Amino acid sequence: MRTHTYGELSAANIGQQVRLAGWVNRRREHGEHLAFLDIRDHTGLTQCVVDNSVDVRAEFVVAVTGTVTARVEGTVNTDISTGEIELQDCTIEILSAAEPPPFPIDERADKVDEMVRLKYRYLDLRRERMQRNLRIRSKVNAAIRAAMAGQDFVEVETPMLMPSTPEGAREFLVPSRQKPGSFYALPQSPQLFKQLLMVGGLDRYYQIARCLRDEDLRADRQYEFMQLDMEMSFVEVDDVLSAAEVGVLDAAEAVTGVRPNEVPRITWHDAMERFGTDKPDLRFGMELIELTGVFANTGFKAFSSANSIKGIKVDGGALRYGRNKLDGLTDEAKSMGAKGLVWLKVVTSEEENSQKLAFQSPVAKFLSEDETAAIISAMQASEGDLILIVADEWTTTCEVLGELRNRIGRPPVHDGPYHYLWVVDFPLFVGVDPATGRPRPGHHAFCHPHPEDLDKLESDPMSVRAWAYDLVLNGWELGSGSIRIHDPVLQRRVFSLLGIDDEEADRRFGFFLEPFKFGAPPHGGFAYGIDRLTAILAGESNIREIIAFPKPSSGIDPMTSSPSEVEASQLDELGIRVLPQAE
RNA sequence: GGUCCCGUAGUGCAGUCUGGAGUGCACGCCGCCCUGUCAAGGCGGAGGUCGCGAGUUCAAAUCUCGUCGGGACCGCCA
Repeated sequence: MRTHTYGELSAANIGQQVRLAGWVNRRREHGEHLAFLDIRDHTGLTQCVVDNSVDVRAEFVVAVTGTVTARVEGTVNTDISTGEIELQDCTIEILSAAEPPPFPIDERADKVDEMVRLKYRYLDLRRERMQRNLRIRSKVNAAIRAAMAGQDFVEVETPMLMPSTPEGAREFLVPSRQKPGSFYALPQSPQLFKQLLMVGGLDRYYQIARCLRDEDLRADRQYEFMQLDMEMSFVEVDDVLSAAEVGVLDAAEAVTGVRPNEVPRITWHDAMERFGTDKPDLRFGMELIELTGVFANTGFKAFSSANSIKGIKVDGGALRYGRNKLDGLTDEAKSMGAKGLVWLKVVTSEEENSQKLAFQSPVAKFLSEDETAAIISAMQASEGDLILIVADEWTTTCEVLGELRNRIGRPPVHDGPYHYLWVVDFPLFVGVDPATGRPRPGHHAFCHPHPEDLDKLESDPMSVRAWAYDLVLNGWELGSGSIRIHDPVLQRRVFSLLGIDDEEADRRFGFFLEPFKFGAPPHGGFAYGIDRLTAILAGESNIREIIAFPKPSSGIDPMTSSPSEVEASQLDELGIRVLPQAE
């Protein structure tokens, strides 16, 4: 049907008779016997010179037979790769007529209401941006597959229909026809199956797996998303991180042409101390500075009662942050659980002939001269800086300042440079279940405690680290994983801490635990979100832009109108009755 | 469930604060003109439930209340 694509033609083809096929991009009329047609395919576009009687307009699908000709002097277009040539003596064959599209098929559609783009996604996909994004995605997938296969990982598909496990994310349920009243669940992840593959002796498993979670949608979350899911036997943490890194870095190199440096590692505790979050964005500084010692003997009540005091410094922020903005930050801090937010503007002292720095702040009068000097020294502050201090429980202090740091300093996620980061040694338990009074697992109940902390499991469970780790890119969590418990005795100890006795464990996790009685290898794994990785590599801040057919945050697809009602007979067959909607 | 922002021709916008007739602007569309453009150009034309509903007013795109839709974020996402 075609001898060439539109983007590949150049002066080297001059004189050749070619046949091309594609969409009419634009038509320029110049009188009765001359018109220019820019015709486009996914590779680019070429100008065709035709008689004005040719009856086509934008988005018609045509086949063109013509002769590649050098453009006459003065008409070369240096803006496009095919600008030196054009097709003369064209015969246009209409393959499909087209109505005018609802929005322009070019970069102007970037500004079109996203619902309109999604309703006509097949038109949106014709645009260079979307073509590029989907091809980047394909490269990412290919690079990851090659990286995994190259490390002797075995690609195995796991079921989409699996038992419901109420822990974790809300599941999509699928009613059973053969067993009315019973349901499958769509996988939140292949977690259970990949561990059973290890028991099954696969040694190294991977899958580009579709995962489904019925939680509210966000810029970085869809109901359906793709994970590179992997699991390895006879490994320790380093083995998993090294193996996982290869795919991520290969994908990055395939897209950007630059191989990222080795991924640095930071412990969860250090991440919280320095950045106030378990997914630090390393593209900017503004690290949390420890100030607790400065106020050991303070008379300022807000600080004397707190066991963790930290601050961040906004360079030159004193002028940019007026009372309104500071009140906004204070409200933000309070909404996150802080008792308050202390702000200090660094100014030159008002004392005559003094070069000393001082604070302009509602609380300045509560701070001693020594404390003022110590803060300025610790924060390395200079005139015009803004200092924000939170004094609270350690977790609150870190989290609040981490959020303020992001809010004030964080660039859009896709702005370079890329900073990959492993966060390791997550706590085994995070917080307490208010219903049971028991610790809650930080990752999941099958996560292996750090061996050095095993003796504290019962005596001080909240201080126990886990063999769990996250991969972070520019402040986005790309993925997480852990070494799993393969020893039933240790598993029972962890369950016991969670308040799960043998009977309950058997009831909730029986089909998953029984295999471990038959000889489970030590194993661990990891999974990372391919949508998020692709979005950042493609320079997009929303994963919808790198998904062919995404859903808006309502979950309602404007193109297909799903979800939709079904025939009563379908419900009958499944034994399902729909309740009337509550008013 | 919550906070903030948005909704005006097919598309993108101005107008909304400070109420006064939708001749509003650009692109697109239709017709005519035009032999070297490349977001071609010129002339003309069609195209509107100002998201929807109530209220205030002599008068509402504009003010008020409600509602629907969309976006970002919080909750949620082991």
